[in-house]
This record gives sequence, C-alpha cells and structure tokens, in this order.
Amino acid sequence: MLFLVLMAYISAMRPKIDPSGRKKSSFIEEARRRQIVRGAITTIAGGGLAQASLARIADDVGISKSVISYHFAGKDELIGEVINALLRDSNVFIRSWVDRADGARDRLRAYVEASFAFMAEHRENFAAMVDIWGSFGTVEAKRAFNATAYDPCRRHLEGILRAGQEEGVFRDFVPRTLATTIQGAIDGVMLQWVFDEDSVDLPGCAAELVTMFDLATRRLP
Amino acid sequence: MLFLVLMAYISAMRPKIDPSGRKKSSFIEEARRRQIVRGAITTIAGGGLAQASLARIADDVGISKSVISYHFAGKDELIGEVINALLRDSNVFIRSWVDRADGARDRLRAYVEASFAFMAEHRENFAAMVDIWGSFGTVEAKRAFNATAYDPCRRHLEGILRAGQEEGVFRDFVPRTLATTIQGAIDGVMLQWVFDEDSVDLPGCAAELVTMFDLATRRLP
Amino acid sequence: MLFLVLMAYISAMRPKIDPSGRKKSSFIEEARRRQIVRGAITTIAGGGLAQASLARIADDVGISKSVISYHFAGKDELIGEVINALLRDSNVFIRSWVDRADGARDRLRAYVEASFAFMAEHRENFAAMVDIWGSFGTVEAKRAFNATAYDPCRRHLEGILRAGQEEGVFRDFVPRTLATTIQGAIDGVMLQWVFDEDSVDLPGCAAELVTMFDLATRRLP
Amino acid sequence: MLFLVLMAYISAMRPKIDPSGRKKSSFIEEARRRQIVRGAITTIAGGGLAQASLARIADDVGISKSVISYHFAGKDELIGEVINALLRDSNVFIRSWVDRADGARDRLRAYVEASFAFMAEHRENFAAMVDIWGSFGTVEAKRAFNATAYDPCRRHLEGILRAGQEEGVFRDFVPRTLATTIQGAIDGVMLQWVFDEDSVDLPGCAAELVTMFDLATRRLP
DNA sequence: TATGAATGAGTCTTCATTCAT
DNA sequence: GATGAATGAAGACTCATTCAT
Repeated sequence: MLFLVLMAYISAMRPKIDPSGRKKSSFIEEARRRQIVRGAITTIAGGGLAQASLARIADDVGISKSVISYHFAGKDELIGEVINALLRDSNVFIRSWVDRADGARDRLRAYVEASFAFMAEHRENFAAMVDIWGSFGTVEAKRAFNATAYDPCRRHLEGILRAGQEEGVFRDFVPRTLATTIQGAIDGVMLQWVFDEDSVDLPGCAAELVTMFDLATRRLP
Repeated sequence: MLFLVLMAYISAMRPKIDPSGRKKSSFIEEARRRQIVRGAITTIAGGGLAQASLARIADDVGISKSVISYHFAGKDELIGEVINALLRDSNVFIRSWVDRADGARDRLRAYVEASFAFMAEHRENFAAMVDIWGSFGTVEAKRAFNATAYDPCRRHLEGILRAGQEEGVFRDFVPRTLATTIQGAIDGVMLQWVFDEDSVDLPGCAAELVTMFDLATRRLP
Repeated sequence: MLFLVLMAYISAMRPKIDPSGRKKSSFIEEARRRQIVRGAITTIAGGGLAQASLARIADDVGISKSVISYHFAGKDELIGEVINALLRDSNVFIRSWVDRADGARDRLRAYVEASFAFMAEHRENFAAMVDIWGSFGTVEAKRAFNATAYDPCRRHLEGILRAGQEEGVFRDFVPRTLATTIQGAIDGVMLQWVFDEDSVDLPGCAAELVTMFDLATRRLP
Repeated sequence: MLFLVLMAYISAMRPKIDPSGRKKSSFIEEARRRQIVRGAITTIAGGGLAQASLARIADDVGISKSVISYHFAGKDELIGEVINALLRDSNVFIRSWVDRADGARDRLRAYVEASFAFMAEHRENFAAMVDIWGSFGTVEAKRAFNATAYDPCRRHLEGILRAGQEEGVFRDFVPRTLATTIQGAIDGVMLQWVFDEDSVDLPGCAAELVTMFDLATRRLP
C-alpha cells in the first residue's frame, strides 16, 4: 500500500463541496461516498483494520464490492477519507466548544472537556483511529499523519496557552511543550478507554485532567 | 487470526526458562527465538505490522522463511512473543528505577522519568507497539491487551499514589483515576513522538510532566 | 480440513436449482461451477486426490486458480460438490433403470445390470470416487460418507429384496445383510476394474453376478 | 511423489530377511523398521493418509522425525513397506487357513471365512488400505497395485474354483471371472464395514456370502 | 451508475528432505 | 544410530483491482 499517496491525499484535505465543481460531485455521488466512509469506520472499529477488507466493508454497508472501487480510486483513498472524516468531525466539535469560552483559563478547560465529551459520544471513531495508527508504516507516512492530526491540535492548544501567559494568568512554561503534554494526556486516556471501556472512568479522568491542568498552569504566587 | 488464542498465550506470560524443562529449550533454540523476535520488532517498527509478513521478517533477519515456522507455532505465537518482549523490557526497567527511589513523591517522579528514559533509548519498541495496537480487532482481544499491558502499570502507579496519600504528602483524589491519567499522559506524549520524533521535545515533556504531576498532586495548603 | 463441515454440506444435498433463489445463481455461475466440478473429477481420476491441487485442477480446466476460489468457498466445498455429483448421477441412472423393471426378480437383475452399465460408461467417475475414499480421515467423516453414499443404495436394494420375499419369489434371508452383500459385490468388482481395467472382464462379471444372485436368492424347493 | 518408484519397490517384494545380507540388516534395524511401519499403519488408519505426515507418524511412535528418514529412503519406501505388510499379513493368514481345508467346496468356504476372520481382527489394516488406495494416482501405479494386491488373490481363488470344476463339484463358469466376483464381494463388504462398522453385520455377511457362493457354484442337477 | 466475474500478487502454513553434530 | 536445525517447494486462501456488461 502506498501510504505516501494516501497521505498526500489527506494533506490535500479536499473540501467536501469544491467550489469549482472539479468533479461531477453529484448529490448521489457524495451521499454514496459518505455512506461508504461511515460504513468503513464501523467495520474498522468493529474488527480492526486488518479485517476490514473491501469485501467486508461492502458487505456491512450492504452494497456490492465494486461500488467502492467505483467511487474511490482505491483502498488508500477510502482510508484517507476515513481519516479525514475522523479528524474533521473531532476538530470541528472541539473548536466550536472552545470558541464559546472566555479567557485562557476557561478555554483550556473547554478544550479538555470538549475532547472528552466528543470521545464519549463517538467511541467508534476512536477505536477506528487506533486501529489505523498501525497502518502508517513508513517514516514519511507517520510524519504526514503527525502533521495532519497532531499539529493542528497542538497549535490550537499552544495558542490558548500562549494567550494565557500574555494575559498573565498562566505561569512560565514552554507553550509548545505543554501543549504536547496536554494533548498527550487526553489521547493517552482515550487509548486506555478504547482498549477497555469498563476499566476507565472517563468523566472522572476528564475532571482530574481539568483540575490537574488548572493546578499545573496556575501562576505561582 | 485467532487473537484470543494469542492473548491467552500472552496472558500466560510463559517464563523464558521453564523450570520443568517442558521442552528441550536448547540454547540455540532460545537464541534463535530471541533473534527472530528482535528482528520482528525492527521490521514492524520500520514498516508497520501489515507489511511485516513472515517473508519480510525472515528477509530482514537474514534467514529462511521456514526457520520462523520451525521455531514458532505460527505468526500468532511470534507476535505474542513480540508483545511479551515489549512489555517485559519496559516494565522491568521502570520497576527497577522506581524501587531505587524513596518516598511517594520521589517514586512518582521516578516512574515518569524512567518511562521517558526507556522510551528515549527504545524508540523502535514503541513504534512497534503502536503498530500492533491496531491488530486487536475483537473486543475480547482489546480487553485482554488492556489487562496485560495497562492494568499492571496502573496498579503500580496506583500503589505509589495511595502510599503518598497515606503518607500525607498527596492531596485528595481517586488514586485509580489519577493513575489512568498519568499513564495516559506518558503514553500520549510517546504516541506523538513515535509519529514524528522531531516534533516532540521529549526531555522537555518529561520535565513538564514531572513538574505538572508534582504541582497537581501536592497537598493543598 | 474440516470434513465434518464438508459432509454436512454433502448431506444437505443442495438442489442445483434452488427455488427460493437463495443466491443469484446466475446461469453463468452454475455453468462455471459445473465446469469446475467436472474438471476436478477428471483431474482426480487422472492423478489421485492428493495431486489434485487447486492449481492443477485450474490448469486442467484452463482457468485461473482464483476462479475456483471465486466460485467455491474452498476446496472442501468443491470436493463436496464432486462427491455430490458422483453419487447423484449414479443413483439417478440406476433408479430409472430399476423402475422400468417388473417384479422383484427382474428389479434385482436391473439393479445389478444398471450398476455395471453406468460403470462401464463412467470409469472416470469411479476412479475419482476411489481416490476420494481415502480422504475421509476421521471416523465421523467416514460415517457421514457411509450415510450419504451407502445407506441409500442399501435401502433401495433392501426394498427390492423384501418385496421379493413378500411376493414369495425369494428364499428366506435377512434383507439388509444380503443388500450389503450385493452392493459389496458390485463395488468390489468395480474396485478391481478401476485399478486395472484390462484385468477385469466387466460384462462377464456382471453376467456372473446376475446369475449368482438369481441362483442364490431363488426360493429353495 | 514418484509412485512408480514406490510400486517398483512393492513389486520387488523384498523378502524380510534377505539371504545375501544385502544390507547390514542388524536386528535393531529391522525392529525399528517394523515399529515404524506398524506406527504408520495406525496413524493412517486413524486420520487418513493425507494427515499422516512423517512428523505425525514419528510423534505417534514416539520417536524423532529424522529417525524415519534414517531408516527409510523416503516416504515412498515407508508407504511401500506399509502396503507390503498389509498384503503379506492378510495373504499368509488366508493361505494357511485354506490349506487346512479338504476339497474345493470346503476350500472356497475357508477362503471366504478366513478373509472375514482376518478382517474382523485387523480393522485398522483395512482402514489404512482404503486410505492408501487413493494415493495411486497414475495408471501405472494403479496397475502395479492391482498386480501386487489383487492378482495373487484371484489366482488363488481361481485355482480353487478350477479344481472344483475338475473334481466335478462346481458348475460351469469362467473361473477367472468368478474369482474376480468373489474377491469383489469380500472387498466390497469390507469397504462398507470400514466406513461404518456399526452399519454392517460382518458375521452375517460372511455367512450369507458362504451360503451364496455355495448355492451359486453348485453343479446344477 | 452499478456489478458479477476474473485474476495475479502475496499470505501463512505444512511437509519431506538434507545436513552437521 | 540418532536428532535438532534448516530449507525450498508447494499448498490453500485472501484481497485489491480491473473489465465487460
């Protein structure tokens, strides 16, 4: 599998409705694509990426195998769209939540809470995400995924943190490093929760992280 | 692939040197097994689990494909041993480091520092681990992995935290939840670092986490 | 190989044209299946079941190896269909011949003659059958084959013999035992003929058996 | 597998103790060979020839796999010896039983009774034999097996029948054809019995065959 | 737009055989 | 005599993809 191709595709972040009408992009076309992408996520979440052959996905969706081939250039493009969808949905949700908060302290709290709120409602998405991580075989693919998935999050967080420092409500730290740490904490808890949802008290962890980051970013007196 | 079988195998945690002499377990036999396991880790880390066919592993190790089949019952057993090795090495290292520390506060710091120290020296291991995560397709397999991989870590951390509360140096919190959170933070940072080592300041994050946990667990005045 | 599965399949005796339209069962689909089954019989008859790999069968038929995988769930299903075809053809022929005879004595003669007539025209079928016999490794598989292959024949014969006793034209004997014996005699001659067609005078044996059974079932004066 | 080689080997019918001392043929050598041959028969009878890999046979016997390779030129020679052993034992037994009878009528009865008596005591042998039949892929191999296995039996029977005709106790028939038929009847019953021993009344069939052949060979008045 | 059919590359696995000890 | 180790050939099977309809 040429994940370079795949990642190039992801990076392009093709907007859903391209203004130029690049393709036919008929309504039915887009509906089918979304249906297939959604089905792929479910299949991947349910049995792992390795078991998610086109045949199985098609079967789960209830369509013929070749329909997928017709609507997607190949499996790489499909998985690319899946990743796209997973990242997009999550990012959109978190951003909208954060935008509603005032002040760096509240925005940080909002970021964490939104992350966990979205998680709780879309376990399937994250199960699929974890399954897909292992597919980024090459160094380039991994790096590309990092640029697409992690960097936007880190930049978002970094902005909040830096603003807080400028506002004078946060102590001294390297914003970028703390952003990495915070995002890491969120993802790490998510990871355990994906592996066994019963073993993790998700709301408890969310609250604990909020408390912790509040305590840990507070300006030292 | 019957990962239940695999995970049962993992859970058994077959000690390397079985005292009963169940099999011959000749010296050369064990050496080969170790060589192959190590090679598999490298191959997986380098190209992803999906690309790590027995053929490629054998090729990387420089042996014939059937040598693997000779020394392992199948790919499942091999991957089982790989997981085993990954978990074992990490746990042994961290525990030995923690044991050398005095007091809950220092032990917590030691836990975090050891985790990052081991990481820094064994990036390949963690790349392989992330690749393997996606293989646990079924719910049972995921749960089994959780029990094998995460639970021991959480229990270890939980012990440290609870002791600290009893010593009176830690504030009030749910030890289990905080343990999940701390382990999550470590793993989440590791994850980003695996995806792009240049984008993460590993020592910086380690220091930040140590600081954060110190600030966040401190008994409030 | 799970011959239990296979035999379950055989026992089901799936009718060629399923009325419910369970699957599409398109014309071309059925044609291909029949082509492959026929080719498999030839290949098996020609070189033994052990040598009848999917590759060789495909080669003999003149198609790609994966075409077989496409039309059959696996080798087990293919061999199942082969057995099915072998038994079906033979049974249909014999029954139609017997049905045209009047009276128990003539029906018995018809049974023997039909068996040999069919044999003579379909040596390949019986060569394949003999080759397949050795594949029923487990006791269960053997028993299942017995139930599918031998029992119907014995019951058919048994019915003829019992009717003859009731008609008063046959002497006293255990119908079931004699049925086993008669069927055995037919198959045993067939066996030698399969191993070396030149060493067996098939029509002579047929005539001899007819005579023998006539003499041996005659009501003693 | 070169069954030509195998059959050539069988045909040679290597006497157990070769007078010329062709090989070392030490005592231990012969004992091992017999042990392995016996084990092979059991393994074949238990799971079919296809499952009877050298590894499994060795395992069942409780020796290392390479011991077989050491004592036999290859699997072909082993199977050759197995067939040899199967045929030899049976023939020796039947001949000795027949030799004890007086007169053609009694000798024929003895032949049938001996065949069934040996069968009843050595079901494993015949199960193995049936399994092996399918291995004779080529026409030459089948023919060779016919020459080795069937021809001696038919000649033996033929002799008895012809003598009976000369004595004037048997009616007119082609001895060779009737011999084929009688041997066929015995083997055919055996076959059903191998497939499901519970579905065949072996003593009943033996008695029925004795009666039948007596009635059917009797000189017509 | 949809799909049944076909296919070649690649996967794991089994196996008989060879060889050094 | 015996055997652990190694190996290449061959097996069944899966899969993404292509193509004609």
